[in-house]
Amino acid sequence: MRAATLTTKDKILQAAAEIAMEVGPVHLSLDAVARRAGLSKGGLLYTFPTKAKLLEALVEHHVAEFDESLRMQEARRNHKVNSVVQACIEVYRAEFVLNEPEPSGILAAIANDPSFIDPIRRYNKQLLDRMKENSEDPTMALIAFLTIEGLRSLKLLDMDTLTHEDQIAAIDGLRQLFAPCDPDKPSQPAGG
Amino acid sequence: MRAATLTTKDKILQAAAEIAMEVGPVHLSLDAVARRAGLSKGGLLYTFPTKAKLLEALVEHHVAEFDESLRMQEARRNHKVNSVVQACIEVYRAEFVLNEPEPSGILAAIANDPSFIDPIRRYNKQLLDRMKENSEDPTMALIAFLTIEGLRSLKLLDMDTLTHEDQIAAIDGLRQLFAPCDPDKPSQPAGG
DNA sequence: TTGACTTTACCGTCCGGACGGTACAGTAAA
DNA sequence: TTTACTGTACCGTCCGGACGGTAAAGTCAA
Repeated sequence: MRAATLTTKDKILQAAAEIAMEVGPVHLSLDAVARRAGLSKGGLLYTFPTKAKLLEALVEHHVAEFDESLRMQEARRNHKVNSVVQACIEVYRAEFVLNEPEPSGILAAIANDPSFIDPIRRYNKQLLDRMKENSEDPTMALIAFLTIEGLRSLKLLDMDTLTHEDQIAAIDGLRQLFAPCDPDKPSQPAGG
Repeated sequence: MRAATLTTKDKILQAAAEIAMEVGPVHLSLDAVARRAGLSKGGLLYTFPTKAKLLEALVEHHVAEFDESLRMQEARRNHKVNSVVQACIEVYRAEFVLNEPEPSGILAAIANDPSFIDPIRRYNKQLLDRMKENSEDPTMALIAFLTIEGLRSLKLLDMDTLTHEDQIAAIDGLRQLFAPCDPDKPSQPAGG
């Protein structure tokens, strides 16, 4: 039970994601994961008894991390108008700045079994509902959601379509569209 | 040399994409593709000598189809401002209405070898450049590109996050943002 | 129009290797 | 003594791909 350093589980998850990104999810083998994570195959199978459990953990881990970040961002905004959209933008921005190489583990999971995406499906549906409810313009909330989804998919697929500057511009553009006090949209007082 | 009916190649490509979506790209086997396409494995390997060639064709086919649709839409717009963005929106809208199950073949390709995405990478980079050049507001072009990319990624991953109505709303929202004569944006005459 | 040959478009079988998973004996720290 | 592994050996299955064969369609000289 390591506390401060990286858990064995985390090391395995990270290794799996890295390998998937490098050689493609199809060629993600338990042998390779064990090797990169610095343990034996026996040790890997001790931690994750099947490959499916590993992939499941990969997805769960991803959703849990996002949700945690989102809740932290939302907590600062007390359910004000557009706060969910704004929080999403900031979470993406943060994970973009940190530039974690994790998400492609999800591709590996989906590639093995499309139903592994179900938790993300459910999560995103709820998130979108909350974004729409909390927004002054549901259609713009949709566009914001899709823009972020676009950014994340480019990362997921390791696409360098947008330069670093483009990405910053896109995020800043979104931020302005959903800024707390927007002079173009006098539908709400938007105090604070 | 079949003329009117579906080519053997097309049948194979379609079969491969379908299987990939159903069982996951990892479990996309040549046997299964051959079976679904209605020929033997030998016949399949006659048409595509290796699995890699099949996957490559899957990606190429996808890019080519998109490019053809895009050029047709662009041709109607004579390089007017925002015409590239508008054309993109219409192409997405058309393929959304038709609802082709094809794109997940791309996932299969990437899952086998991430470098198979390179043609798409290159294509999208050029496309984005053209969108920015042709747009009055490069940042809004970025957001449009990403929104469409978001829609496509949801389809790629077979996510039903957006309802049919949501998707229509999103497309119509985009359309309005980049409409030929937009009263909120008096930067160009935008005749026609 | 017929026979000889070529090309196209497959079929069916087989093989080597990779991979997921099992089994089990050992070990070092807590 | 339990926890958390290491390391090795192995099994069964699946899969990509090579290969030999073949039936039908097309080509072309006589």
